Amino acid sequence: MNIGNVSEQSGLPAKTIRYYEDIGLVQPSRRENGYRDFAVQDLHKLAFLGRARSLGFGIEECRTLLSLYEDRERSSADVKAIAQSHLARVDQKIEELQALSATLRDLVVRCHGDDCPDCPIMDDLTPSDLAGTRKHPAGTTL
Amino acid sequence: MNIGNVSEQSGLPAKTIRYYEDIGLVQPSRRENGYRDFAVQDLHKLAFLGRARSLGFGIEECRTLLSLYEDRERSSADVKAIAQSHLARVDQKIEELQALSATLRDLVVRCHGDDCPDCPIMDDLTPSDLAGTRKHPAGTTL
DNA sequence: CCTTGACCTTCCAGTAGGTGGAAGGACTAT
DNA sequence: ATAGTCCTTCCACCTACTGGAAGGTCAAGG
Repeated sequence: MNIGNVSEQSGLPAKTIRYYEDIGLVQPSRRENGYRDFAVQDLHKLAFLGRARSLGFGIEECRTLLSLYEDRERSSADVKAIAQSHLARVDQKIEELQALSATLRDLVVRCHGDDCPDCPIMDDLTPSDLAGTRKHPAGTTL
Repeated sequence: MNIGNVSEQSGLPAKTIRYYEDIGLVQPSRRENGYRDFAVQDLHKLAFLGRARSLGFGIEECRTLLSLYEDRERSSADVKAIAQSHLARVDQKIEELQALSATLRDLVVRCHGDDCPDCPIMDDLTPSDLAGTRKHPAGTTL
């Protein structure tokens, strides 16, 4: 199977598929003309990778998941551990962004948004006293 | 003022300050020995940038904010517009991550996490029918 | 005067995960 | 023969830095 075909079937851009070969996630064989020749198993791997990436797993996690995917003796505990740690990272990121959102929302609400230069957003960004008491006490920012 | 001093006062690593000079966010003068010589205004700019970056504004947004910071004739509406569009992006990202979190949480909860290879997480990742009906209908993933 | 150590300089490379584009070979249809 | 599409490799670019090497500068101590 040619790369264009695999790209269409897996939903991954051909560029991405070549990149995945580059970093060793798939090893398609080559025809005499130099074209990559993908087996059905390669297609499955690539679709698997596409789904795993869409769930936000990193490339190295995908590599591990892929080896578990091909391991009939795997324990689901190994898979679950990876997913759990990924989930924890996602939730951590959500919390950070929510704190950010709250700060930004407050600033935006308080800003009149008119022709005057007075602006609470700018006031927040403006350094007031670099050596003394902080405007933003420790722990406010993430 | 030397870069080490500015780094300490602004809280930004010296590397980052040099980088900001590279991309034109600050233009410190040079001494005869080649050392950068930062004015107090440069220090203020850098502290401003540090705070803006900690609020998640991108470098190009920071560049615009910095020009507004130095513009006494600015209208707060311009500042607000930038903050609002940034806030919208943050909130968009939060929604994506929340959808992701929900999916992952569901998979993690349903996975026994034992020595058996049976695993709902793997089932989700495993491509079932590449040409036919999708396991994950359009719109499920972000 | 010399050395040590802290500080400064530039430049190159790498991070994550690709994406865009150029230059050129291969295949298919007319 | 040629046009058009597909394939190949390679190099550069994206964000926003960060690490490290090689080397110049400065202040203090012996």
